[in-house]
Amino acid sequence: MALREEKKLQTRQALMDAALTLMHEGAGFSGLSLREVSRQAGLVPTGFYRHFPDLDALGEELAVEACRQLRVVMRQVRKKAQGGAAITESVTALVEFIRHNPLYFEFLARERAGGPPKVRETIHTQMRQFVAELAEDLQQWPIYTDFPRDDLAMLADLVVNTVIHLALDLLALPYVEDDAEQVLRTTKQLRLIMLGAHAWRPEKGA
Amino acid sequence: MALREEKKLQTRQALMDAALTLMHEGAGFSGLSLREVSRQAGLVPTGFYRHFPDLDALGEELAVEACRQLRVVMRQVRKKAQGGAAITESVTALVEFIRHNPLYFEFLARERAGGPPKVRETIHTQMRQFVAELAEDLQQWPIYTDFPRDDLAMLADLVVNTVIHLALDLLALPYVEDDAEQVLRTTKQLRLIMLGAHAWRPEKGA
DNA sequence: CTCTCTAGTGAACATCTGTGCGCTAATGCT
DNA sequence: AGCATTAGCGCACAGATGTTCACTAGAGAG
Repeated sequence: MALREEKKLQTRQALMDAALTLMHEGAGFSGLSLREVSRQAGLVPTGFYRHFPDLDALGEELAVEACRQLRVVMRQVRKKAQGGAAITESVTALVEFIRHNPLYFEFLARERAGGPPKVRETIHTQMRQFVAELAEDLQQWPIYTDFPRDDLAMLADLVVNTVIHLALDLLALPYVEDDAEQVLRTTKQLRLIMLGAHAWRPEKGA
Repeated sequence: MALREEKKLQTRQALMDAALTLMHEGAGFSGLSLREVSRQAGLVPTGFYRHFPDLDALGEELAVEACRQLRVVMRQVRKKAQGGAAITESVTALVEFIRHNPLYFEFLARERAGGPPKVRETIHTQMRQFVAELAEDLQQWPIYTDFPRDDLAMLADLVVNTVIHLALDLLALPYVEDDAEQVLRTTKQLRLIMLGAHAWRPEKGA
């Protein structure tokens, strides 16, 4: 019961890759068709049903996988940021990662707002969780220990959103163009945010 | 030659409204079909071609119209913000406007990242222009007169992005739910950004 | 009033879509 | 070795889609 299941997982992955590829060079997920995806994966249309009951099911699976990947990046970036300031290094690590696995990130960036409701919901809840994790992480820092939990969440949300904006810009570029401008902009923005956080007086915020 | 043209513009608008309505309660723009849109507009499929050569042409038109509306909001908000701090008032004005014309904003928010390339491009360039305008506006303020132009653009980009994030969240909510949390979050974020801008040392940013 | 123009109609087409049903062949279990 | 399971195939069908073509009716211009 190993060869069998492995083969199945393999074509399942082929279907997901096919969907990502087609999405990349065309309209978003809503523009896909079951037949098109199956064809691209080298599979007959009816074979699709052996793996997903629906195209939307494929979409959800893509969403959770994309979030899983993003979680990996965040962990990696956070580990880098543990040392101290190192905003620049964190950002470049993120850029590196995005550049090497662009398809899942493109899915995330595009379908977060544009996709089917179920996909949007999945991504949304995952994002909130990421924000919560980052907030908890920030609380460990000596500077933020006296921040109220709400304000930490607010700060984390701002950071995550800024970073996602960078990701979106990078993916919009024709892939080899000049990153430097966008990266520098985001780095500055994060630095400015940290300055703001430093000057923040919690009691005045509420 | 007045009644004629007016009627034409009227059904043209009907087509655009039909597209927005269908997008709202379904997949994004890519999920639309020419027949579906025409039907919703009370028009026979072939009649569509009297107004647009293509569905994508409709999409582009929607994009420019949505940007036009956004420009109206920005002007209004900026006028409110002219007086002084008043971040809260600016944000509530924006929320008010979004709540009253949700469809075009939903289009903007969803298709900015997920739409067809041409639509994305249109929105993207418009956004850059908005950011440039806001940057120029900020330069008039006494606090920012000594900011380098690049840093002003960076700051404006951060503000616009934060506000768009709010818009996206508001549109994702089931329309009557509690705004307050999101609005408060954004208000705080903008305030924090302003604190950061206050503490910003341009020469250190580069 | 007459002539022209055109927004909207209706039928027709080739093509694509999602999905159901029966089959085959190879894997996994006993 | 023999039987059960199932990933993938092929066919079929009804429905939807984009686009064409000839048409009608009503507005605008002379």
